[in-house]
Amino acid sequence: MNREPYNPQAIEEKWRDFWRSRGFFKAKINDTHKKFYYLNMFPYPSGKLHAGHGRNYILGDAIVRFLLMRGWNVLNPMGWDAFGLPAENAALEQGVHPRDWTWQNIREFKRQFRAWGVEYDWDREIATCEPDYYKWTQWLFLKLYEKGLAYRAKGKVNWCPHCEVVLANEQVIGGRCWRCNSLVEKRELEQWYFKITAYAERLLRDLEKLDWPEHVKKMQENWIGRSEGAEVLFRSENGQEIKVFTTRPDTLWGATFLVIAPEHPLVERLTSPAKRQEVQAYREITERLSEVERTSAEKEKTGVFLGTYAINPANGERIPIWIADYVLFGYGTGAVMGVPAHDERDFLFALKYGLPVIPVIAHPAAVAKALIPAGAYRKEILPALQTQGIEVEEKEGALLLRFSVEKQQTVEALIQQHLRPEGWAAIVGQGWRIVFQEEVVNVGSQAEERRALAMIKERDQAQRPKKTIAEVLWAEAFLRDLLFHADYGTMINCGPLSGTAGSAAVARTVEWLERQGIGKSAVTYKLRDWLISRQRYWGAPIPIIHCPRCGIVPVPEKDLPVRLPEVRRIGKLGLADIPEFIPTTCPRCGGVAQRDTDTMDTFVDSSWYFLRYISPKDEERPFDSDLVNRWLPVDLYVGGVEHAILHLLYSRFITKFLFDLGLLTFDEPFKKLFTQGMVTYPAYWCPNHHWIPPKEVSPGTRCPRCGAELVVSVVAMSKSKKNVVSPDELIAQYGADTERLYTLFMGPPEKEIEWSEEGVRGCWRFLNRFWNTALTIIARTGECQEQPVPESFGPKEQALWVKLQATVKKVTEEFEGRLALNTAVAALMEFTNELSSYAEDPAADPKLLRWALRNLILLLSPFTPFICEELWHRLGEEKAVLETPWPTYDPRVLEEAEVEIPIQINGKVRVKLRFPRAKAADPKALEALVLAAPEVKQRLQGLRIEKVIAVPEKLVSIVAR
RNA sequence: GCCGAGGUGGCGGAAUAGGCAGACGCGCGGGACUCAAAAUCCCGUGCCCCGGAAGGGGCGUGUGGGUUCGACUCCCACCCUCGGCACCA
Repeated sequence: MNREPYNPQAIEEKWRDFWRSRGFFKAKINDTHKKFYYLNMFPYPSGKLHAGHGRNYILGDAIVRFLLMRGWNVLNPMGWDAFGLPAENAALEQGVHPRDWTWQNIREFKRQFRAWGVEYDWDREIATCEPDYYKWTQWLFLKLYEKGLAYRAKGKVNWCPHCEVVLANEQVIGGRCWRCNSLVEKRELEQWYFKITAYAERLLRDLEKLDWPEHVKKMQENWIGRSEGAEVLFRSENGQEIKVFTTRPDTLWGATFLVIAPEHPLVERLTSPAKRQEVQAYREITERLSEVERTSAEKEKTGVFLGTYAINPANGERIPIWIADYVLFGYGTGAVMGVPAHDERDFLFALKYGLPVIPVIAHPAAVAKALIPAGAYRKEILPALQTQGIEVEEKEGALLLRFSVEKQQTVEALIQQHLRPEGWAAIVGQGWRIVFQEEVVNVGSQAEERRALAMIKERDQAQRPKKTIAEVLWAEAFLRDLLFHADYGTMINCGPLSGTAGSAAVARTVEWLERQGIGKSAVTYKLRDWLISRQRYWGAPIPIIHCPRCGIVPVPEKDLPVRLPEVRRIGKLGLADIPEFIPTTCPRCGGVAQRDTDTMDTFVDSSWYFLRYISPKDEERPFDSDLVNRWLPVDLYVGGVEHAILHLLYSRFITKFLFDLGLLTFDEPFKKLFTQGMVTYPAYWCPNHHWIPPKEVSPGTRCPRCGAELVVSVVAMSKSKKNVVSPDELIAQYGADTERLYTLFMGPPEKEIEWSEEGVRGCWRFLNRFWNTALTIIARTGECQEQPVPESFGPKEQALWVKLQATVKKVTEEFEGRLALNTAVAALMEFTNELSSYAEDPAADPKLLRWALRNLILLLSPFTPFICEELWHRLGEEKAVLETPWPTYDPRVLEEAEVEIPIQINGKVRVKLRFPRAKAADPKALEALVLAAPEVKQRLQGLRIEKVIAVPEKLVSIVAR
């Protein structure tokens, strides 16, 4: 038969405007009876879309088409996160206005969406760079300011030298700029912040009620970083109060020094005159270090003694005060107590600077060790230890002992008994004990530590240079693993609290601190306030006026928006480079004043856009609260994981703030979140010509220009690495449906996956088969309009009928559940294959053929809408696909279908039998049927049946010997 | 280092309230069509062994143990990969 070939270019174009002109994607905004707010993260319009971007939009479009056919009133808007650096950089480099550059890209994006068949409710389009939008971003700022949640502060901020702009903490990834990967520096600047920390607890707690991927919630949880502990008040000898945060108040008795951050304001008052110069020098060095250099864990700890002392409030001991760069000013109170016996960093610091180590938590391991230096003991000790069953190792004359803690007293007594007068020995176990012939010194306080050290030095020349007992013990590698630990355990050397069990240690210490009035329980977060000032042009101007008389004055709401000045040329300093923008009059006193020249972080723009879609053109207010409260929270939000912290945390914060203002009745913006994975593709790097497009490389892996061997890496598609696959080319070659189908079929949508040319061809072949099968069926069943009659089915018809029900079930469930659409596509391919072979039978039932095809077209239409719409109309349907209800299935057909039951004999599948489902559902009946089956009887010949396990509808397992 | 996800054919991946491992697709092999190739269509395809064939047997989900009639799935220990955080007191 000479059939019309599948020609996507011819059919696709005709449907592109059909859906739009019919208004299928327009939400009925006032009818929220059966509403569904589906939202894709809006893009930053830069350049062109590539096949990797399709992962997000094609998935969304398929879901929305499904929902529409299911009868939902879907709100599915799209807009533009249109402020940002690339536009401004393009402006600086090419002299184009950022707005023109941005809108040029937006037009391109919209053209590509249309080509893909990805449709939105374009009446609701928004762009954050337009005054009618950023007016309300500024309004949001004013509201935050009014509530004391927007404030200006001087401080060390992250500065990207390449972008010449400050960055929020969330925008520094591993010490580098999130956009350009430059090393971030620290600068002291006065900047605007949003007080997101005021919402830390709620942002953490409410994660629980979100239907989000667990790993995203975990990331936010870690980012917020809640720590429970206590604040303890130390007092310096010159009367300064030093507040310290610790998660381990139970180790307070072991605090032998204090360390405060070099930038801590108390440093001035705590430095002794003699140390002033050294301290100043150290502070300057620290200041110059980048965040990465300073916080690299490998970096050796450094610090400087301030020359003054504080008192440990638990035991009254004098402890030195240090500054060190491992203590961060921005976390906790910027000061820590040094407990070297139970904190690794403190231990290394103490060892380096000769600060005493006092163990105050018993070692959780039930072993103890002892060191008896060479010449310190009489040799009768050896048999004595052996009778006690103590493990002894002799090393260069010294004895190294290992024993369980219960034997500690026995061992101690034995050692003491056999020690020479000038000898000494050390036992480390539950605590540290130094043994001499005349006494045993427990290292439980600084005084004891000093005394023990002095006594050792008196006896042992070699130990004279040592500064602490810890140093003496550390010298013997055998003892090291017991010298420091950070576990919970019984408190020792802790005065009134000694003996407290590890499980109660923290609570009891906090209680004790509160009773003594020197501390209280406290919670700290890693989350810092959100720095939102940007020294740029292409952003929403901060609506603030600086008046020499009135100080900081907010721009009155009626004067919003503060418009971006229209200028020809944009300078490197952003708004600060535009002299005519700055002067204004003070709204309070009417005098001469100056505008704030910072713009807001673009993440402020995107922290509320999902609200604006509801009433995008409202000139009176940012959003229509009444409608917003009916439509939100967003039912399903889809976007990339890269926003797991940044955008998603900021949006949650702003939503909670607007909730507190009484403008919203919900306090979480996104009920369900789905994060799609990136699409990767090989990228080729030439040492001479940088990134080479894959197309120019093949065959081989050499540079087409210089022949150099290329470095290949499979990485996310990106324009900068030139490894993008162009949708325009794919559509020209295979059509949009093929690209859509492959995008949804290539793997689970949440996983990162490599784009495959061969995979695309597979989908192209499938659509050809589908097309041919459909045309065959349409030709054969032209006149027939009746529904199939199951009563008339033969076995082949029945099998196809059952398969159809199963396919409808599978596809529907994937859309409504886990969104593993790759498996839905697989099911549709299976069904197409079966339908296609059934259609070859000249005796095939035309009613069934037609019905099966009709359903297949509907099921496939969210994936490949063009070919389906075309075939749908060729089938003679009057309405559009999107006006037709989604197919349903009859569960009874599936229930009544025959099932195949595998029969295991001694763990191996030996026979497979088919039974009606009703029979297989009853374990007793199933067992009887199986044992009666001749194939099974034959297998069991000569064997004695020991056990039969019949699992209804699944399998039968027979154990026989 | 800590937290999280994950290791299944030549490849992308199916199958987890414990029940036929490898759906679907790619690739590969064979065949048809063609002067030929491409495209398309049909058949086969986890690995190994016995057999001329029909057929039969063994091994297989990162490694080693365990629970069970039965383990990709549960438990213990370990190895590797990816992602996030990382001197956070």
